[in-house]
Amino acid sequence: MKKKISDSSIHRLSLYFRALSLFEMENYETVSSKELAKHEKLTPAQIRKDLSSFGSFGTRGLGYPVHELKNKIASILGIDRSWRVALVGIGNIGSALVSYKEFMKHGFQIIKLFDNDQRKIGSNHKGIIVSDIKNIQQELKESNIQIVIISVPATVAQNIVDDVVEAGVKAILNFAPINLRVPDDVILRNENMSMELEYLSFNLVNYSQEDDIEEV
Amino acid sequence: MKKKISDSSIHRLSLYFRALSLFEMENYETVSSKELAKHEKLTPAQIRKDLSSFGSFGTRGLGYPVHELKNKIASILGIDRSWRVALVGIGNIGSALVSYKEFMKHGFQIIKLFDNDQRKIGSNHKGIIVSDIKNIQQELKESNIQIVIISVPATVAQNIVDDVVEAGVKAILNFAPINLRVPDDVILRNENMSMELEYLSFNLVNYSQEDDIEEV
DNA sequence: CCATTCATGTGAATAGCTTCACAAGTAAAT
DNA sequence: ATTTACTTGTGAAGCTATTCACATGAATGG
Repeated sequence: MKKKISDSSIHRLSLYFRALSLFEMENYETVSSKELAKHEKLTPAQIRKDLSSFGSFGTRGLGYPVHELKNKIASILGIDRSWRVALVGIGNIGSALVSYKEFMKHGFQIIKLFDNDQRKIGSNHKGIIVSDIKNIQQELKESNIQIVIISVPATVAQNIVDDVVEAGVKAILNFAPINLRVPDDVILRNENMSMELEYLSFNLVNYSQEDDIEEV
Repeated sequence: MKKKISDSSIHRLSLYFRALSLFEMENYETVSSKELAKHEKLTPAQIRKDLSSFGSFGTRGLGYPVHELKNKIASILGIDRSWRVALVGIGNIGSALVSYKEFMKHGFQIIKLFDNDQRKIGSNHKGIIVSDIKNIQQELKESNIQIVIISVPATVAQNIVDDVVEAGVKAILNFAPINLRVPDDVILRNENMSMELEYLSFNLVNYSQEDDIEEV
């Protein structure tokens, strides 16, 4: 039975990958959990625990081999390959994501675009012709899409997700501010940008320096 | 002494607010923790615990008053007021965020834009003239900016953040894929969109249906 | 070759978060 | 007035995640 890896641990793997890429660029041969921890504001123990659930990659007294560990993490995260991604909804956010280089860098290739707006259908975005959303099921299948990014208004998101699921896609990244229903075998993640601003707002209101003085 | 509220709990408050807005639009007078839980795929107990750390808002046997609780949560999150936000970096992501209506809906008003590109400085985005990043410190102070959104390349992000901190801003939302250093009294949150795609990728590679069959 | 330093990997301990379970309160029906 | 059906708020229990602490191994310098 596979050990269940926690969500936070997976997210930290992304951080480790990013940090290792930097250390690699600076020609580090090895890096210790301590150095990595300092770089990503984590504890050395946590990094060792995280990594140890996938194997023993380090050398005692020396640390981890930068290049090798980076590749190993890429393989664990599945970003050592190319993913076929489609994006639905060519609005503000959608357009930005098509050109977002970080996605490409990590192997996420947006190769299909969909919209329901006649003015957008047929237009060219970064070399991709926008398809009519009416044909989404067929085209997702034809293009063998593995991941779909939803950047449509909340009101229409559920209908689109139902189609996407019906087309056999098993992974969805949702930017619409709504809680979508998907079957158990489909992985759905939400990207809610307001949420982080609200987190800031909460902290400004509740924990600003002035308030501390009043505490018991 | 104030009770420390966990990050996840704060994030869930955002979800509750969103859900309550919907229930309000559908003219619900009251809503139970059970209904809210179903709507947001959480447990009723968790919702009651979350809310109970801020007070007793419900009525036994009846549930929570939708409108009142929504307002109460808005006040807790600090989204019952208007926040003065500046955005630095008018690239793909930056441009999209300027027009992102969810921010405005929750009281986050982007009123200043900065860039270092001469072609962008002076141009008009949604009624805001882009300022030269050289003047950022002075202009942040003049406009009394409370929150800054960073959407510049990773390489220049730290320098900008240093300026922003120097200008007295206490809350920063960072879209650059890099770990930024800020003093303890500044709240920094990172929005890393690749991270969620990598989470999907990890799960596709490690927990897809096919693999389950091989488990012990 | 020995001492010293460094750093991993991991059980054990701790801390933090979520769920359970129930007393207590409310409303509605009879 | 009493019963029934609900639902909150919350200590206690259970579970998960993080940190501690140390045995173990590797490299370096004298």
